[in-house]
Amino acid sequence: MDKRNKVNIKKRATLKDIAKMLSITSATVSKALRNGDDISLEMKEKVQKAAKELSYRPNILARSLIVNRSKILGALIPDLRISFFSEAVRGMYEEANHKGYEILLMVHDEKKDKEKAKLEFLSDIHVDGILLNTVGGKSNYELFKKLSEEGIKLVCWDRKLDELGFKSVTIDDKKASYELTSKIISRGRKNILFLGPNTGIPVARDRFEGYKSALREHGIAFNPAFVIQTFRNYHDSYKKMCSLLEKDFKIDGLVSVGGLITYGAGKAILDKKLSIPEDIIIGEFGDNEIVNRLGVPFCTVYQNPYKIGKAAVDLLIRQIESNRAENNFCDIIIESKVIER
Amino acid sequence: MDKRNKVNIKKRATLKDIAKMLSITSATVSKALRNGDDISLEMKEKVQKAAKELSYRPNILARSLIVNRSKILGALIPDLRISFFSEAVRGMYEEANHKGYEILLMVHDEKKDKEKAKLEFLSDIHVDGILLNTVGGKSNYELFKKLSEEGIKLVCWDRKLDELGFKSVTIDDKKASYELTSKIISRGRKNILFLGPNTGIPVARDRFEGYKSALREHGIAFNPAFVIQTFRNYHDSYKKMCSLLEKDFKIDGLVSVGGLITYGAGKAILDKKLSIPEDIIIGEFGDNEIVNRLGVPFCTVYQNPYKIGKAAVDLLIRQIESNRAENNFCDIIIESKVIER
DNA sequence: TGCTTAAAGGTTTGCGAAATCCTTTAAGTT
DNA sequence: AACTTAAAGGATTTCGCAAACCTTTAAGCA
Repeated sequence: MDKRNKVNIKKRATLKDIAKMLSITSATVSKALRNGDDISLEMKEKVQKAAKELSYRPNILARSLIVNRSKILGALIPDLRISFFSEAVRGMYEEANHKGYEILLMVHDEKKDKEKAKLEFLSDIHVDGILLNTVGGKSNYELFKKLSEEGIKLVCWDRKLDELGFKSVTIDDKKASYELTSKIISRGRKNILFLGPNTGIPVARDRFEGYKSALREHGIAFNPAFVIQTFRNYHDSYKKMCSLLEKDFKIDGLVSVGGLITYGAGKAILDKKLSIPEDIIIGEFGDNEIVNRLGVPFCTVYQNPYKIGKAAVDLLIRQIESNRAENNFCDIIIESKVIER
Repeated sequence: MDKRNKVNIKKRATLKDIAKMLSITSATVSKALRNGDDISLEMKEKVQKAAKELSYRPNILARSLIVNRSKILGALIPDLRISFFSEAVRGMYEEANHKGYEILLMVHDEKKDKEKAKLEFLSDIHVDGILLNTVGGKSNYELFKKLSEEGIKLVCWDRKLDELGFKSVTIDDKKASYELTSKIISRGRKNILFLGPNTGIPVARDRFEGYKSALREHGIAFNPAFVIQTFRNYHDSYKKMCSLLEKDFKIDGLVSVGGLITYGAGKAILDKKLSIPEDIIIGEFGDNEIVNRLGVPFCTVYQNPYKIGKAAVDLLIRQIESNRAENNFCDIIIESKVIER
């Protein structure tokens, strides 16, 4: 009476269906569709016609079960609302699609356990490679290694992971940070805060180095009290900035490593009735839309996210498609520049 | 000598590996891990321990090959750089993850053939359902129907598709557009442009209706010359806006249906040395960051994208998990409000 | 004693595609 | 005529998992 609980599910056509239609075996159909060399031209044409008629599409799950190649990449990013990331993702999609790959986008939200879960999902689904923008910290190192051992290639972008030997695509963070800080100094500021995450990741370290060397070269003493360790979220940086401002330091500039952090700090400044850039000049990385929301001018490092995305995919696919264990791949540096908004 | 071209690929553990390790069959392992009721407690514990030891993870490709349920949803969006979409996506991920689903995000870039390709990919990968924000037009109707026939549930969000009977999650576009237009009128503007896409999709139609009814109620005659048909991209609206402004109409306000369109038009206005909002007041939908980039005040309809995303996922999963062909699902309206930035 | 029953496993089959290894047929060679 | 060879397909196995269907064992009961 009732056929299962589903109604009228038209199954997709399979190789077998085509085979039945033409009274041949599915093996022949498979070979014909993949242009195998032991199938006659007429047969190939007949099969193609039948396939079109049944609007056949291969089941990629079944396929990648045996070929162990999916032509799918995974991209792991921290937060979609940061324009740096969404622009980078755009570049990734374009490059990947151009090369016949599809991308699965995952967001880890700066949470380590989410990063883990998403990576495991990508592994479960057997992606060929992963574009990684890690949360940082070492807690997922084992997992990274495991993925790599499973044959999944990893490329880091924006945030490196050099201890594990994965190649990366980034800007020259030290240099960019030096230039950003210098720009603020050139506006006559001397008491410049550094805002960064406390996960000890290379990108923050490099930006910190650049900040310090700019101070040094301009004869400004580095003040450890002017470094705020912050998690990568809005609330934390807002809170910490507020409490700092209440202590009445004579801060007149700040360098922040990220978009949401900058936004939080900027909001705190404005809420404390200080003005930007008159009282405090803001500098950040990524030319992020969200900082625009403050409605005040700021300095920013334009990182060419689109280019970073494309380059990362290119590097990843090159690794995937180089059949043997070549290891002559290099880290890639994308040029950046400081601009004023 | 050389083992294939891959080096040291450690295969993932499978059910069989666990079975071998414990000298039982893989069926028993499978049942044990899924807490089957004909497996003893001790055996379940033994299996779980072994699974952990081998860090077993099920191959979801293989699984969904037979259960025909993947617990994966697809989300199709126009453009990641529009904050309305990225916020909505955020809501989707949260709701979906909360309910044990994963989301595959795809971008169609307002291109019909891309929409088609992405949908086919989602179908290939056997997602359980799709969150659709369509390009518009009827060219992919057959595909929508086919997906639906294959058993993939479809829910529209932001942009409806009512002729095909898919349920949707949107704001009340007519009302919101009425309010947005009225706000501009209340600022004393009478020559208000309408900027919308020419694909004849319901959302543009509704917003157009709201626009007209606001004019009508305020005793302003509708002028067909004040409607600009534009594709959904930056360049098209920029160009059309430029050429319109050169014709020296006395435009003093504009209502735009989308973020990139608004940005293009706004840029054109500023490039023509007109000022916003003094000369022309801008109103748009979506409270999009990109419009912020113009650096001028504007009116916008805040659509609660986060809520829309969550609601869409909720509706979709309800449809997926309602085993029989219930059709008592309703369109969902999310409240919106006009704000000034 | 003989039969039923349930608990706890094992066996088999099949999802869809592709790789590997056959088989058939006709043409070519000596 | 006897053998090789290549062209063109077919048959079988495999990927990892789960559903459907068996089998064994011991306890329960009249």
